[in-house]
Amino acid sequence: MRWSRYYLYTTREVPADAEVVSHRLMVRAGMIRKEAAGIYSYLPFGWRSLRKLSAIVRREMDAAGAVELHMPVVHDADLWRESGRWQAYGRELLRVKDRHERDFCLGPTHEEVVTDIVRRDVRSYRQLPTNLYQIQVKFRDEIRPRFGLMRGREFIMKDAYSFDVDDAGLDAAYEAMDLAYQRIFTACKLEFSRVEADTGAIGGSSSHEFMVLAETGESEVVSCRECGYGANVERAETRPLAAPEPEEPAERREVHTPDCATVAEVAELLGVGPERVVKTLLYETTAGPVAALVRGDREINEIKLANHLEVPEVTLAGEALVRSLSGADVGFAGPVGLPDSVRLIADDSVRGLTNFVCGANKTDAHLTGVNLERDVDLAEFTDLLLVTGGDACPRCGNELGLSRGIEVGHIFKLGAKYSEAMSCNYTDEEGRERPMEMGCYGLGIGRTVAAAIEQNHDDKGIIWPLPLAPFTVLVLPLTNRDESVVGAAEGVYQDLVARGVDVLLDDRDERPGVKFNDADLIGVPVRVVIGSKSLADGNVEISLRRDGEKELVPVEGAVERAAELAAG
RNA sequence: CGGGGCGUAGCUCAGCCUGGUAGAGCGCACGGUUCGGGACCGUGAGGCCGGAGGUUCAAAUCCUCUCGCCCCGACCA
Repeated sequence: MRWSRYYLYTTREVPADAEVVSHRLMVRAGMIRKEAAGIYSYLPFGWRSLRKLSAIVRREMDAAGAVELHMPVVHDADLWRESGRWQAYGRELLRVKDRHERDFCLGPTHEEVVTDIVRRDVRSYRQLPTNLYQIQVKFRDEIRPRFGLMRGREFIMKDAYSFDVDDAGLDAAYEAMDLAYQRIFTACKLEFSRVEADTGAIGGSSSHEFMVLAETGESEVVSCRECGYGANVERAETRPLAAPEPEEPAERREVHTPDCATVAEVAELLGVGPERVVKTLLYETTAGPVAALVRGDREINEIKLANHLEVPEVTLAGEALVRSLSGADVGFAGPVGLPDSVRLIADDSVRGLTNFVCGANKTDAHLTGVNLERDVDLAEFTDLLLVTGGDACPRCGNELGLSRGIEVGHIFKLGAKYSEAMSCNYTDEEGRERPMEMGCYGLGIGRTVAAAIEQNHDDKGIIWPLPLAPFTVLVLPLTNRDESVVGAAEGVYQDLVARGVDVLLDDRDERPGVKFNDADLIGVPVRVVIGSKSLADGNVEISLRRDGEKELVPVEGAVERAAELAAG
């Protein structure tokens, strides 16, 4: 491709709304253009990268036995009513009406459509298993789109859906996808982590996320160096915490703790460690008010709490509700003497604590010497702990590390949730009708490209990993005025084209400084610089964007060398 | 949806407080000089000051409403 004939316009100005590097660089490098909040055009240079990724994804999906199809963006509301998600999905589902006032929505995901397809075609166990995938635009009317392609409203995603006769089949399908994902991200040369994930609203039994590790990631994950355990903090577990020394039960008494609304303040005033304080958090849930107890030095994992309660979400109670439930200002709630209407659930970290401190349900007062068994009628213990770095690995006990990641892939076992709701059944060997066991496997295409940039850049621009680079070689003649330079560049360019290398020739009539800076910005991995001086000695300069180290190569050998570097 | 901020040239922004001829840098066009890390000089084009209403002799500027965008909190590939 000749730059002068291509459509690639870089910019020096950084867009005002770009917060993270990948967004900034994608805009500056002429890869994307915002059309509306969370909605982007993929400009030619950016689109090439997405296509490179898509090709890798297709290759691995096909190899794993999945079959590509293409489903609509606009979905009939009836399908969504059938699965129950027309109601359940919330405002993220963009609903539209056609000219006949019929309800439709823009597909945020395709379980309904794919299930509808399969139930019409597949009748017998003989036709299973099957796994269908597509690479398609999806739309989720995100509350707050941000970070460019990382969290758009319209985005491109690969999603696969597996259909099996039973759990064992589903397990096999899941494992095949799991492996395919690992192969995909490895092939992209991305540093990623595969972690256990919460299944969330989609439901199902098992779920893993694939995280590209990056500072700007929106997810937190813990991982164990020793045994390879990794989990999203939403889901992560740990071993029982080391409990403070037990003491002989002391007398319970109320102490005056003015303005001590946080554990740290109370602990300091009373001269005890925060691990001897119990924190009581009041939540508002669709299942009624709940008080969640956790040791004072730790935090509640609200996802675990919601899962335990089997509700979609929990919300921390507001001031007014706290006052009406506990009879005190925020910060003084405690398990002793709460109204019966409040369901009391304690994290395991509270179990066995002796003589602890907690709120007295009275403003400016706490209780000391509290002992659960004696003072509280409490039966419900469970794991509500928000695991963090430094906690013990639940498998091997070693210390867990904490890092941030960009969720680029998420695989789920759905089970029969959709197949039952939508009668996606097959007939088994005995002639019985059964719902299919489903799995779904998502991979964010645009997000993965953004993540690749997030992970591979410097202060001058993008440093493409070879497999995702829009072009692998940039031929850069330093001037258009020196016939020999132009001729040599043309020669190298055409030979590389003939070899099938993705090569970009910067034939623009620009000053060298402009070309160099653009070259750094767009990050093409291999650079062939052709200038009058070195060419006078019969040489060209070849360098890698990654390290910038220049290597003088005779013109005749340039194509060979560049092609070799471009091949990895 | 709550809290905060911003809409002025293609882009990044000043001007608004204190009303009176709409500005800068970059980019773009033309001429010239330059040419191995975002050159320089000269000339020029380019604006419904987000939209609607109001106050005023006069509104980018003050007031009201509206639309859009961005940032901080609850979602997810």
